[in-house]
Amino acid sequence: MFNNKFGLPNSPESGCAGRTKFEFPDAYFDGWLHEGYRGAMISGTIENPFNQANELFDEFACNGSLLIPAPDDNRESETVGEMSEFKERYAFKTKSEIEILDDGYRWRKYGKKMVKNSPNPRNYYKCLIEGCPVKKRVERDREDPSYVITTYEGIHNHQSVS
DNA sequence: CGGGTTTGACCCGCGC
DNA sequence: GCGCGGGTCAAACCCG
Repeated sequence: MFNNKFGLPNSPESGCAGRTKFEFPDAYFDGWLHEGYRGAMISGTIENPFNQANELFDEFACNGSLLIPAPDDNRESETVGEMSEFKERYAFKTKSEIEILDDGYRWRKYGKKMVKNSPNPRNYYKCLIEGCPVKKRVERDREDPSYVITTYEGIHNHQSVS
């Protein structure tokens, strides 16, 4: 049953054999999960420029959905060197009993907060690799606690190693 | 002893 | 100015 590294039911029984196309640049948008999100079920070929996201898609696609922030275009930019870039930020909603999903990276937990209007806490993690800017936060879906919402921010500057 | 977690304090932006 | 919500820090703590 739980036979992939995320501890999730694997395909093809769960129906993720087919793949659909997803335009990853949509996931550039800022904003968090609370409101204005639309969910896009993942099934299909993933085409995006980020290896990191590719890996995650491949794994999460079996039993979850990608949450894309509403395109209200309130983008937040971040200055990196002399370049100003949009932060990469995307979220996965995954049906899972456990919250610590092995996504191939090592993380250090650095915070925990109760979120308003939700009985569930939100946990904050940072990538352990030195100099890697990636963070993620994990919380349970307040509407359906059988789902775990994982939000990633940033692009790993190294290979996935666990 | 070392590295990761816990947990309350701190910070910051924003609306009133 | 103040309180609130969200995000982060960091010292204490835990555990192999």
